[in-house]
Formats: sequence, structure tokens, C-alpha cells
Amino acid sequence: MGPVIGMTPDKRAETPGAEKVAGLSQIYKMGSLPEAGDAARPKATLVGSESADDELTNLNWLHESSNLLTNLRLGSEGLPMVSPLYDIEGDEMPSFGPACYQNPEKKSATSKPPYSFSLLIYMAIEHSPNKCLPVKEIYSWILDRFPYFATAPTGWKNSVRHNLSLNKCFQKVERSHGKVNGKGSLWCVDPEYKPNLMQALKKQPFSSPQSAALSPHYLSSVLKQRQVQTLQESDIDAATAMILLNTSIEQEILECEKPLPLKTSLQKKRSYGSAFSAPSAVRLQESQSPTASVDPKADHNYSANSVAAQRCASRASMSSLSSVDEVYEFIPKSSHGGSDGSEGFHSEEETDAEYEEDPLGDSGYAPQPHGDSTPKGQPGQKIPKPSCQEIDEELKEAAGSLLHLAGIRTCLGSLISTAKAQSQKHREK
DNA sequence: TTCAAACTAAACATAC
DNA sequence: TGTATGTTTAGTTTGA
Repeated sequence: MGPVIGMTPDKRAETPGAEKVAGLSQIYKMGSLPEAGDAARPKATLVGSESADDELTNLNWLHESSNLLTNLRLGSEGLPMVSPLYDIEGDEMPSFGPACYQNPEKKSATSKPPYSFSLLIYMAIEHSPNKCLPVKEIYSWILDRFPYFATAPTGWKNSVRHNLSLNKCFQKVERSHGKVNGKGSLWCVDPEYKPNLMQALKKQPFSSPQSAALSPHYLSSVLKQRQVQTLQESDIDAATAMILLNTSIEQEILECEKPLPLKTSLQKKRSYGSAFSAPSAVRLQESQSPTASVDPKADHNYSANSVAAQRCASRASMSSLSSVDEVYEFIPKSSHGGSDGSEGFHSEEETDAEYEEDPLGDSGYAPQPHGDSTPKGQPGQKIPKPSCQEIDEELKEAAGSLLHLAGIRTCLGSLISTAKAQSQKHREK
């Protein structure tokens, strides 16, 4: 067994525990997690006009769930807020992300990030709207997030390229012919390996305990609290409520927590491991869960177990397509060898077009004057407005997640109705 | 001590 | 021609 993937050994001892604690408390302070307060509320007697059924039909909970999701969403990317991806969207969480990493102890400028190059690349690519980046933009992202590399020997760029070439997780996308800025290719994350990357990322020192707070366990507890409140406001007896909870929420969410096979994808394409083949274990799980189609974005939904996230997110049909999936047809690298150079993904033009026709840099591709690659979440720096596409995608994701929650809630609602009816009959007897 | 993962350096080829 | 990019090989470091 090798070291923990993606963690540079020299940084393990530097995990800022205090920041973790701060981060955890920050999460609980975040915006609206009304459930915490709700759960503490004394059991409410049923208000006539607000039966559980009625509540199911009003959309207030959607708003609450939206807030919850907003908080659970990890920036636009859904990765652990402790990862650099988290602060992509803003600098409102100074305790997290690179800011956290760079922060009080001022370690980051002189210390290596606690992420392997694979994870850095992964995060950089995931950060991009189209989930594809040229190597130059990957450099920029890493530089923006980790100033350490600004002063580090240039060998790290070589390492990045080395990783891109050798790591199966990354797929090269040939640009369309005849376009400007045609130097180099775009690099994407192989959706097949995203769960593994996510798991590797989850193992990073900064991914805990915050990510735990965003895990399906945490989501489960939050949802459960919410449902407890609902049940408390109904006239269902406690025993029935418990049964309902156990049979609906718990089952629904805990199913999402089956762990990934430990074998990760961060094995090398060639010299990094001859025994490597496509992650059959992951495929097996996918095959066992027909709905668990690869959903790159959904991988992040709960920032925890990636397969779990996939499963959860797979139910959120609206969020089931990432921009990558929409634009590219993935061809496993093992099928390479085509002399036509059409390896990896097959672009359907949108990506290149968007890349090159995006002078504002909304796509994240537009070269930025140096220093240039504008760090969206860098403290003290202006945050560019998200593009319509970004907003649209985020809305889609949010909608998908809400649909998922709606499904749970609807299911619970019907269960409540059934239980109430039975309870009523029982009383009549 | 062994092994595998990750890192680093370097050489080389290719495209712009 | 110089630079950026991509591939490959080899060696080193590190932790389990």
C-alpha cells in the first residue's frame, strides 16, 4: 500500500487543527440550517390549518431546503469547503479553502499544498465551467490557489504535465482544428475516475471534519431533524414517527453511504502501474445501481463518499449531466491508438468555441493577464460575475437536488398520510 | 524491509 | 527559432 493519495507527506503534520474546529463551527453558523433550531423546539401540537399534508404542498420547505443546499453545496463545485474548490465562488468563508490554508500561520506561501498534483489538477479542472482546461490554465489555477508554486522551482509544471500524461484520471481533448489558441489540448477528468478522485480528496487533511459535516451522515441528520419536526407537527404517535423515519429518511440516505472500494484510480496509466485497468469495482457498483450513472457534478453534492454522492445525485435527474458529459463523448484511453488523433473525448465544438469565444473569461478559459488567472475566491480580489451558463448549471443542480429532497419528502408525506389514517382507525376502534 | 504511490528531473518530439 | 506542450524514462522520497 502506498501513501494516502494526494497528500504530500511534508504537509501532514501541518494540518491546522484549529482551523478545522473553526471551520466546523463556521458550517453550523452558516446561513440557514434552521433544522438545528427546529429540532430543539418543543413538540408542537398540530395546528389545524397546517397539517403535514398541507405542509407538503407549500413550498416553504423548498426555500429552506434551498438554503440548506446552498450551505451544503460547496461553492459551485460541491467539493469539500475545505478544498480550494470551495472558495471558488466567494470569499465569504475566510476560514476555508486556500485562504484557510494560507492563513494565519502563513504557511502556504512557503509550504507545499497538502494535495498531490493529481488532486490539484483535478480541482483545477473541476473548477472550470466546462470541466476542461488547457494545461496553462491548470498552471494558473494552481498558482492562484497555492502561491507556494509561484516561488517554487518550475519543475512543478513538469510534474503537472507528467501527471496529466500518465494519470488515467485525466483525458486529453483535442481542440478543434483551425482555431486560435490551438496550442496544446484541453484536459478533462475522466468521469469514470471522479469518484476515486473525490475519495482521494476526501482523505485530505482539510477535508475533515468539515466534509464530515457535509457528508450523507450530516445530511441525513439534518433531513431527519426536519422530518422530525414535520412529524412532531402532525398527530402521529412517536412510535409511528420513528418507524416512518427509519423507513424513509434513513433508508434513503444511508443507502448512499456504502463505501467505495479502496482501490483508487490514481494508479498510473503506464509506468505507474502495469496492473491497472479500469476501476472495475466502481463499475460493479454502478452496475448494481443502474441509476448511478456517472455524474461528475453530482459527485460533489455531498462532498463525501463519492459513490454515495453519485447515488444520491443520480436521483436528481436534472443535475445528471455535466457540461463535460453534454459536450463530449468519452472514449476510454485504453482504446487509444487511433492514428487520427481522436482520442479521449470527442468534442462537439461547443467547448472549443466557448473557449475561444469567451473573451470575458466566463468559461474560465480566457487567458488572463498575469497574475492573471483571476482567482474567483481569492480574498481581496474582485470576484467576477458568474456567467449565465454557470448560473444555469448551478440552478439545474440545485433543482435536481431539490427534486431529490422533494422525492424524499413526498414519500414521507404519503407515509405520514397512511400512518395517520391507520392511527385514526386505531383510535376509532 | 518491501512495495506502491507520488514526486522530481530530464530528454525528446511536436506544434505554434 | 523560441516557447509551450506532451510523452516517456529513470531515479528518489515517503508512508503503510
